[in-house]
Amino acid sequence: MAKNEVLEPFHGHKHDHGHCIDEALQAADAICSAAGARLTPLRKHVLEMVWQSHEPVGAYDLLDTLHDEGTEKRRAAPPTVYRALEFLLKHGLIHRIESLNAYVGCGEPHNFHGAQFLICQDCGSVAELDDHDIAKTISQKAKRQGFQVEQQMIEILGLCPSCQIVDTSSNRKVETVRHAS
Amino acid sequence: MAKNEVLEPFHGHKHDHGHCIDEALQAADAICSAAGARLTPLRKHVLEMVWQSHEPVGAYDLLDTLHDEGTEKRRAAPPTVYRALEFLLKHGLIHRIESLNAYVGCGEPHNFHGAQFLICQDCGSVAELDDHDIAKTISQKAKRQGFQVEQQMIEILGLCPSCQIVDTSSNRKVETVRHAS
DNA sequence: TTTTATTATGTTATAGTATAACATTACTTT
DNA sequence: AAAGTAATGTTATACTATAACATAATAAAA
Repeated sequence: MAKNEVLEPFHGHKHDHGHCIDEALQAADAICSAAGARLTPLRKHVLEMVWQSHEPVGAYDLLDTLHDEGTEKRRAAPPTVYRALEFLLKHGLIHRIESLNAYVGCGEPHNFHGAQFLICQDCGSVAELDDHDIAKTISQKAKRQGFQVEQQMIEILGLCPSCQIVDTSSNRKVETVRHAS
Repeated sequence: MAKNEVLEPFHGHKHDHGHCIDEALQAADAICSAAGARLTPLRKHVLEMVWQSHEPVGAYDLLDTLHDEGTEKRRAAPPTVYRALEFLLKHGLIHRIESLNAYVGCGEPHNFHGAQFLICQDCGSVAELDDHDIAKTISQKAKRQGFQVEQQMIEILGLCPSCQIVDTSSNRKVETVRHAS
């Protein structure tokens, strides 16, 4: 597979991932600029690293990558990357996948939104769904309980189209506990 | 407040929490018995500890509680409690709240279900919603993307009815990063 | 433009969450 | 009673995240 071409999540064909990255970085510039926030070289670099694929990436993986690049004199410490992630989260440029302790680029950074994530247990890819119906259904049901919604966290585990075809199990990147029934 | 009386989640009035516990333990007996699984004293004890309230509880809190009870000669080690939690999860007797790294008793252990959780950022209580419409909406939308759903993880942050009334913020047990917009 | 304030990053240490690996004990089945 | 299986004990360690304080870089005020 050529550089900058990875499987587009859940569509089973290649796409120019370089375009995803470029678009994300460009959007980030615009958003931060508009917000008067400083997208420093470090923060931009972390965003770029997160966007290397559509798979969520852990904070310590990012730290390792930083280190492997070797341009730094010393190994960066965890707060370096966690602070950058915090900034990117605050400005909606990335999402945190709670069930994986990992981070993924936001595909719709321009709109504030409660996203939903489709996580493939086999290949680890994550597709972001920005489905208003889901968000609305949940808000309505919650309100019916007298609950005032501030944030929704929706992570759906299963198999992406590509992996459904191949899967005869046992290649799983994401394991979960199952009910007996 | 009398023993065994806590706020029923999101209904703003007291309830006999002892009844919740009894019911949960009884259900657990029935379910494990039917499944041929051994609800050992340790596992039952951990389940009981989880059910002490409707707030999710961390594994190390359980460990501390075990220790405080002092009946043990030595301090139990993490695997003791994690293994019990794993068993209880597998049999659907508790849920793990991913966004809190914590565990809460399952209110509907008899049916396999994809539950939704309403988490109060102020008091920390969690209400379990077993809403079929939500689950169905999500499944449908996912299927439309060609995604085969195996498990749903839905955690809604906000304010429960009681805390909406009182809340002028800053009492938060559960903090989250917010968008700027 | 120098000073001052603010924000970002570096650095060290530690807290919090979870599991691997192997030993021992208890239970079940034969 | 013996053998096999399942559960728990035990030690060590991996993984994830933040606190606290020092330094550097940028922005704002004088």
